[in-house]
Amino acid sequence: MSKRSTTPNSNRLLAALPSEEYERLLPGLQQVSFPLGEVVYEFGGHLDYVYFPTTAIVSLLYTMENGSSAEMGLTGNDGVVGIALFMGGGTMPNRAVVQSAGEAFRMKAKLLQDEFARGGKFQYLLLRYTQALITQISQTAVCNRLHAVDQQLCRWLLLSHDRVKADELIMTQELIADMLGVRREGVTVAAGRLQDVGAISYVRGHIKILDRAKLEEKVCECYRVVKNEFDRLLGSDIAQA
Amino acid sequence: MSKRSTTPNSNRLLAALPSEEYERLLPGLQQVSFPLGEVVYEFGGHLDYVYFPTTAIVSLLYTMENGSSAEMGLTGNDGVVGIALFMGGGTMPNRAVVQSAGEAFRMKAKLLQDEFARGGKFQYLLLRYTQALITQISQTAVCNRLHAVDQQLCRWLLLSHDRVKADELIMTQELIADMLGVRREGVTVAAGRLQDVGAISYVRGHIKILDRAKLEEKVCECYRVVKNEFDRLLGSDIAQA
DNA sequence: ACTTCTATGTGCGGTAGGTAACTTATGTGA
DNA sequence: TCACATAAGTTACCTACCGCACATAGAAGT
Repeated sequence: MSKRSTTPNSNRLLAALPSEEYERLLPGLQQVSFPLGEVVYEFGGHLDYVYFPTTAIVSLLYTMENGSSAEMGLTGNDGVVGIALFMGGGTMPNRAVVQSAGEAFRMKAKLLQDEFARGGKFQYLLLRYTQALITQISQTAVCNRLHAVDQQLCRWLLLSHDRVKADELIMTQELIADMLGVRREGVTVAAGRLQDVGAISYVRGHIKILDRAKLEEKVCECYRVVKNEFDRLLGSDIAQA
Repeated sequence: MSKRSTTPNSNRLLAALPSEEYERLLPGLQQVSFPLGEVVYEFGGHLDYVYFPTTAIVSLLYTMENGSSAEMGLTGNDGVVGIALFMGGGTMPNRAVVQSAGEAFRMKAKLLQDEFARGGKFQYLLLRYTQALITQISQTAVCNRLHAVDQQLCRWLLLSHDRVKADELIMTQELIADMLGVRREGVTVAAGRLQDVGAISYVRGHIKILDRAKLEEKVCECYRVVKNEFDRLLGSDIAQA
């Protein structure tokens, strides 16, 4: 996992900033490498920085007292990790874990908060992203209640695929099970079915998306609701608003 | 359901405003009565007002294409309905339905946005509430995945009880089933068990909380996580921050 | 009182997913 | 190349919840 160099504008929030704000923030951004499994913050843990992923993907998940866990949302180069720093709470009652190794840019909490308080485009973008994240979490809630594991696996694969350039995900079934909040065996059979129809292939922690269309065909409506909301809130039009 | 008069400071967000801001907003607030079942906003629907409940409770829920539905969160006098208006998206991909009849104060979207843009205590409170709501939705997501209906019913009863003065909830099992995203029969048996141990009693849409301690004993950790986060973010200390 | 809703109770087969115990592959490093 | 760890596959059984059908019981109007 070599430290490939990325630029801050690989993150869509930073890229959408007017040049004046972008230039002002640039000196306050440092690139960091996130290895797989790194914990960005713990349950209730203090944060010194917010992180704008470029190639990394970070999962937000909750771990129960008995050790079982489930994901509520995930952030890639379309967002920011550490919303509690500008929402005012400082900490969140969940964990953020790197789900796909890669790069991110970090910004000191103080700088973030000062810039947020200016009320400019930066604040606008951060709040819109937060609303999109709320939709993602909400849809996870209803999907968890009403849909089958097969569909949720499709949703999860598509959400991850959207946030990774490549068609290959480095991810074991064990980890996916933790994200979806099901047993590893449940993932094995669901993934087996997807492999049988040629949608994906996988070996020992390497999942290849072979036929995205097949996944989109099988996935529940939840995926599209979230996708539409992200496009609406953070699509190409965010530049002019 | 007679229109009982309440004052804006029965809503905890409004009550926490410094007197200067409170006085400034007061002329822009009108009391409205919410009957049970009233739809505050529809999926993707435009909002002219935000609503600060005083005695009403509003559920946020999503309805699937096939008609099944599930709740992601609920708002009482501790919050505000219509966060999309200050988060920037304007609309949300869910519905808001009155779950318990009562009063609320509404504020024009424009006034809300202008006041929010000032960046004062009002903005501070709205963002903190939004973060608490995110926790509520997140915990609903993991609870839906990992816990049994019995526990979720306890959680739901406690969350509602916290937001209503009385020990009686006007609520049929059918409606509770829609909220929890389960069958009505599932609620019947779960509620029956709670009645057997003397925690609640109910007849035809009238649920009495007889022994709150029993509910708290049976409920999963999710309830307390949400409660702690609301207390932390919106507790008595919000006055001095 | 009688009908007619609406809310609740109950039983039964079906099924998705949980629990558990075990096997089979595919790395990886001594 | 052999040992060992990790990833994935398999099987058998169990339980919670669903879907459906139907029974009962308050409430509300005539």
